[in-house]
Amino acid sequence: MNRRPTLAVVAEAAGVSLKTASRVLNREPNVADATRERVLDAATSLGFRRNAVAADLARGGFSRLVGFITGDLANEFYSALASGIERELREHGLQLLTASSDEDPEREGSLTGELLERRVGALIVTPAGADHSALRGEIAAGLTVVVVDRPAAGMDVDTVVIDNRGGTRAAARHLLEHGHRRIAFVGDAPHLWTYQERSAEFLATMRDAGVPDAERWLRSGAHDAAAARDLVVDLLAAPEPPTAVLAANNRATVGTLQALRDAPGGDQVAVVGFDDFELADLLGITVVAYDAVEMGRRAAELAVARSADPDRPVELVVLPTRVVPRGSGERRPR
Amino acid sequence: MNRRPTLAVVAEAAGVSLKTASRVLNREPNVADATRERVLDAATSLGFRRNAVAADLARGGFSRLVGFITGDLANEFYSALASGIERELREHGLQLLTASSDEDPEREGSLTGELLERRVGALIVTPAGADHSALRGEIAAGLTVVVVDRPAAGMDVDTVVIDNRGGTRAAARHLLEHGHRRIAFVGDAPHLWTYQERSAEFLATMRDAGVPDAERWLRSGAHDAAAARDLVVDLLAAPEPPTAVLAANNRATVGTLQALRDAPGGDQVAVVGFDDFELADLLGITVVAYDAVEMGRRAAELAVARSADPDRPVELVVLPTRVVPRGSGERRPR
DNA sequence: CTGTTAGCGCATTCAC
DNA sequence: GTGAATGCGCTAACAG
Repeated sequence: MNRRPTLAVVAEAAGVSLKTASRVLNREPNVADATRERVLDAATSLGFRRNAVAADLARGGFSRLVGFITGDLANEFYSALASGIERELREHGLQLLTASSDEDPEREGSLTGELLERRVGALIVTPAGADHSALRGEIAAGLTVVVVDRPAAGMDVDTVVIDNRGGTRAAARHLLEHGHRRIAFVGDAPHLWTYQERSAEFLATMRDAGVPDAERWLRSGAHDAAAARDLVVDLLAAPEPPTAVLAANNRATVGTLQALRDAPGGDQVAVVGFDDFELADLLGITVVAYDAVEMGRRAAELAVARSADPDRPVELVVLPTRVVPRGSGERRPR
Repeated sequence: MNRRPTLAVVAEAAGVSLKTASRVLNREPNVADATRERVLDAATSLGFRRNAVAADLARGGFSRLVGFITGDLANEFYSALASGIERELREHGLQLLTASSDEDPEREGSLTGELLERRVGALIVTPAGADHSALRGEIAAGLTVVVVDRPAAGMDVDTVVIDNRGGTRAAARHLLEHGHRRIAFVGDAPHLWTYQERSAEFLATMRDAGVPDAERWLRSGAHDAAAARDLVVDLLAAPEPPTAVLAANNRATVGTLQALRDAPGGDQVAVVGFDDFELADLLGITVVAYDAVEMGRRAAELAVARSADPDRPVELVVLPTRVVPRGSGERRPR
């Protein structure tokens, strides 16, 4: 299969030593222009292509690859992350190796192993589980790890997250300022860090606003749109239905909108969604937005920086969020 | 940085030869259970991890990586492809190396080079340009290449596409059957193969239905939602505006919907979009749907099959499409 | 069942 | 400016 000419072959064709050919192809100085040209000619005419596998091995066994372990590449949030990571890595001549964990901690572990065998220079992870013992050992051994979206509990690593609390507070206040008191919070699985952050801040904001019993309208388990829809249907059927919904993520927003579409008077209910999405503008949905591509870019940046200087202080990057009013969050309660 | 124990160290710790240790860690037969256990113990206690870089080199210089060169990972269509590819590769113990070309042919060329240097076992590409001369040479040299979404003109390689003509015909007929004659077609850049296929079939279908001057409502250049919107705005302002729009891709659909939202009487215009999207259901948009994840999976499958048997006949996989009626395509002209 | 001998393709000393 | 020697970590024949 695909036997390519080696450096040695090129060197021989050019009538120079292996090392000289190597120098030319690595753009090293101290080569006569004439020799350089001869080597270059030989290389192109032979269709030479350096073998990065061998080069990396010779250089110390590390590849110029960076691994990214993510929940699900098909999810637009993760693919935005991947896109930002890839873009930044390329600036530094690094390549991106992706692997999907399907949010399964066990799978995350085995993928970590595979990427480590590939001798990635760094690992960027959106941690699925709470147990990071495997990673911890690798970090101690010198592996560069950067964590995105959710911090890895108890681990002292570079981290990139968004301002979940600030975003939630702003969203809740936005609804409060428009006169709402009975505000429902529809969130993801309770064990997720982002859920905990967002729900806690929601309750705190409500309490500060003088709405002490906000827990009554707090719901979790909206791991997909269908589940979210069911939650909202139930909320609306209750004796004291909410006049507004704060959907704590992308899928919760979709489910909420489905429920409101089908419910009588559903178009009277105010909605603010966490996470922006392409059609939010068209649908007139007010959201808490942030830049996922930038998140990925920053994570890659941190990975590069730490690889270059393992002793630099650990960084926590918190990206800002902002409320984008588009109509759905500005409806007043009747 | 991260100096790990080598096989030799493990072998010495276990009191066996390097080769025996290699056998154990590669799960080869012909090793006594006792020795096996000793080696395994040594490996785990030393935190050994095989070096895939070195292993691949020794095996012949090829890595167990498959490269995927795509337009833009942040685009949900491409990330769905990537997801399907990754899933299938993993079944075969292969890893996915992704690179975004931003639909730039030149960039596609340099990325191809980089991946080749990494000695990927196969390359999966959504071709950006029309010039595949670089790839052609590599294929002749034995590289496995699979092309997705658009065929590579004049190249005899495994290809996975959807039934663009069938989908377009079904969409056009759907509108015709609901009484429309003045149907606009809003498509992407004219140089794209998918545009050519879809627009040609659109015109043919219209002609077959006795609408000979369908070109009047044919538009191209909807490379993003904003451009598509402008096109539709113009169409609606014309003396004989269309009563229906066939949006030839995802972004064209979004732009069309934006234009219709803002136009008086826009809600009377029927719409069928090519490419399904998550909120199409909520918005009640009739679409031509197909399975992008499956597309990626099939592409990876072909890549694996050809790597195993370079002499197998070249395959063209055409995935089916289907019209999903959701309301917007069923409006009748006034 | 196990060990010995050679490389894989390249980069890195150090001489010349 | 240039080249010869040595090794990265592992696998692949062959012997024993």
